[in-house]
Amino acid sequence: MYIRKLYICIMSTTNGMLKGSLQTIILKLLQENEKMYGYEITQKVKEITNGDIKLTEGAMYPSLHKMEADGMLSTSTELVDNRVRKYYALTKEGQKEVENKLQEAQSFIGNLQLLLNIKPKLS
Amino acid sequence: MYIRKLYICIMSTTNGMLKGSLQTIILKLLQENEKMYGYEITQKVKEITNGDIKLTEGAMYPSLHKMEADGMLSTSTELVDNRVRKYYALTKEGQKEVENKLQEAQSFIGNLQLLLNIKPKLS
DNA sequence: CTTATATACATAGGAAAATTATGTATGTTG
DNA sequence: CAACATACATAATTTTCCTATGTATATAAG
Repeated sequence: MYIRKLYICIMSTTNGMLKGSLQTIILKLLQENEKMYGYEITQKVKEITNGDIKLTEGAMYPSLHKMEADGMLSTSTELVDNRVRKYYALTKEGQKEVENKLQEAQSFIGNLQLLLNIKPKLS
Repeated sequence: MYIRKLYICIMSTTNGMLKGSLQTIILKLLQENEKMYGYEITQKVKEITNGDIKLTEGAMYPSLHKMEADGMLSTSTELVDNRVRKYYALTKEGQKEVENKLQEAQSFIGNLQLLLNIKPKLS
């Protein structure tokens, strides 16, 4: 008996939580880039954060699917180098949602900075 | 049959997610205040954030219990006005944890600001 | 030719964190 | 005595994410 192929999967597992901001991050990238596909998003996030944040596929793809189901994203597929790419783009509803999410995120960050004393309280 | 007391509970439910930073917030307050009790913490958070963030008890108490079980907090009870107060204070392990959590939070906020373009990228 | 790595998608199972919704009880104010 | 603030607690559920898989092609290294 032969073992023709032995797949060994070693995950880097350096992940440190997205804290509820995954949707906001994806939506913001799509606001700036018109259309993106999943793998591209993971690379962009890695690039911008200097490798600090690695989107796991298990987190990102379900999130994309959900936002599509919720009417915030639309999709189109292309075949590149014999590989399928699924592009995501903001719908009109999605464009409104980005603004809401961004405001919410800013408010949250501001409050967090106050609470953690990272930024000095004015008072 | 009498109904002696009818309790109607109306929650404000204006809550907008703590996004995984509840522990950090509590630990930071305890770093600054030596010892605090649950209700006091909710009031302090409300005060600092101008009412933006309201800690729900259902989130806070289990969080306090967990951190105590994990050895980060110690407790002592006092009786004030016939009401029990349960004070929480940082253990030595807790004091170390605050620093870790604060650094983690700063890194997270920084990355989020980069990704959401709230703070301009230097590059 | 075979292995490793990068590209590219997807889903199932489970853990963690927070919300919602309760429950108990006392003190104060109108 | 009703309403509100003070003060604790927990059960049930939902959301969100991570871990661990699975499939498949292209390319570079050995």
